Amino acid sequence: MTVSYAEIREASVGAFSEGCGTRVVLDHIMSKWGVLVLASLSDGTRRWGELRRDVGGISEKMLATTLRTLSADGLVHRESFPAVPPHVEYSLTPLGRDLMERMLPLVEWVAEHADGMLGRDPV
Amino acid sequence: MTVSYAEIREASVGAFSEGCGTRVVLDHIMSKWGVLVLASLSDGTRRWGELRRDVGGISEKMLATTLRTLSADGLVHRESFPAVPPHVEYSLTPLGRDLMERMLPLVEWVAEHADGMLGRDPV
DNA sequence: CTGTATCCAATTCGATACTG
DNA sequence: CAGTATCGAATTGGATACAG
Repeated sequence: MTVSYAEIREASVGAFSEGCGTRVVLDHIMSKWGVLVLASLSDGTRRWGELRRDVGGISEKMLATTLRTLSADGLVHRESFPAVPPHVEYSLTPLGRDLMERMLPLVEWVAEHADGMLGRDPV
Repeated sequence: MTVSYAEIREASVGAFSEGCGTRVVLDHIMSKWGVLVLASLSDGTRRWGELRRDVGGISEKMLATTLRTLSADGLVHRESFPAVPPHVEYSLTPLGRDLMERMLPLVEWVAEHADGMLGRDPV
């Protein structure tokens, strides 16, 4: 393991305490829908309707909430083109791309191992 | 970016659909408490009470639930030593250590960037 | 097309009390 | 020490309707 959890905690003093910034951001990006929206955007710019289809099962409410949160965190960029009908594009910011570089390997690992790990007895 | 989301989806057909194994496991390990429990265990074996203190703010109920889930997924190993008073140790399985190798870089990145990202306006 | 507003159901979660 | 059981509060989440 390259970096230990203890070293991470030491490096950023005060992190991981209740309600700290690190925990808040972790909750945003590791949330049920946050991961999937970020993953979808990591493939490129998406419109609202495309995201809605691409992230199967998400409701309009949760898509709106998730996009607002990730936007406020500076991970997602929203660009609206004045036109009728409206045209809005979502994409990752540089910060968001930096994040996904760390997150995609994890998602890949889960996709590879998930089916073997469910429903079996504790080791 | 080493691997694209599209490539991951292609490699594991059927993943990321509603209720699929990948999504279920993602929910377990990316959950509010799952991440913190796994991170704590990545530093080494912990007893129940140690986890309770180390993961500040977790209730007994959520600690129990989280440990059972991660255990059933084969990520956490539970070993109880017959003694009075009881002595139980939790640790990562090889699978769990493999997972944390991918997750810790992400956690480290968040700890480093979190404080700069909160409460600011959308980009 | 791109959302917002509202209501209601389901789930999560925490506090407390209690057991082996 | 290491949990389980139970209850109620709080949050999340989905369906629907509607607005710009």
